[in-house]
Amino acid sequence: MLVNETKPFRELCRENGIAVTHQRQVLYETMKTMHGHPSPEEVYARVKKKVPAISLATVYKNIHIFVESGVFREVSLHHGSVRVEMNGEPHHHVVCSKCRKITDIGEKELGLGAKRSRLPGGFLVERYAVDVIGVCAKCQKSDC
Amino acid sequence: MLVNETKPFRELCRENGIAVTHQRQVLYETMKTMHGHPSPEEVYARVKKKVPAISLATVYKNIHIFVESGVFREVSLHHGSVRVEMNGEPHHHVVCSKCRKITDIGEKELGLGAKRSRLPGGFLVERYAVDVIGVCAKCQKSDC
DNA sequence: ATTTCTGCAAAACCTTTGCAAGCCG
DNA sequence: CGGCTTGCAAAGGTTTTGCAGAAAT
Repeated sequence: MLVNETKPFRELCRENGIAVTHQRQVLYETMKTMHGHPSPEEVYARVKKKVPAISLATVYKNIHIFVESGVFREVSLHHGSVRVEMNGEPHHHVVCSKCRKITDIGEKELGLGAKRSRLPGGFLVERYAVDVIGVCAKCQKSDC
Repeated sequence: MLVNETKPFRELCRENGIAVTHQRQVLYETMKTMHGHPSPEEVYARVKKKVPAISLATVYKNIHIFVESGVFREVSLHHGSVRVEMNGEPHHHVVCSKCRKITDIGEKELGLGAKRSRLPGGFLVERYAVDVIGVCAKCQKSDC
């Protein structure tokens, strides 16, 4: 195997203007093999098997870089703390991916299709929480 | 005013088997007047104006009780830590409201209606994050 | 009289940050 | 070299917990 198997990662780093470090690469390769919705701790545990000296801080820093670069994505945008819903009307949310502000939007405006009360596998549906993710008008103008 | 204005809250407590305490009541009334998606700290700051001696722990404990009772709802189910998405295919999520497990579901299975790339107000839509919230088959059988 | 609840303080998490040493380009 | 990155340790923010005293039923 003399072929440079790391080429895609090197390109990816070049495109995003970040250095190709050993930790970064192993982290990337490891994450690519994972499934589901791992937490930073879970990623850390996995990477540690290959790079025992890696630190959790490095994992966090690189996950951020990957998410910012669009290489990976957060399952849902988190807001630092729990948020309580004050709007009693049926509605969904519009969330800015830059400033993370949450704004309500009526059900009708979203025009969702048919809803099912049960999913294959027996999952009992209580409600649909739809987050429309994008950039709010304010953030389109400024750098937030 | 001799009318018992607190009756609805007393009933609500009776229905949920919780005691009617002064802190609980003021917390409830205060939250009812709030808008948007406040954090526990924001709720705490508001309630403190009426009950200066209240503790943040009490606010947390009661928000949990309210959410469990269905009096208030979380904007989105949080999972303790950030979760990274490993599924590259377009999909949404099914989230159990009891165990909070996240499962992927394909776009087609959800049958979403027409999508817009812009919302009134200039919000630029990047993607729709749909969480189907309910109880998974496992949790319907056990108490988790 | 019990049971539940509160406030406090400490602990438990999760995540970020500062910085010196090391690696990359 | 010069800048970015790492690892460590400390700090920061959020949430939970244990417990004694107080309040509710």
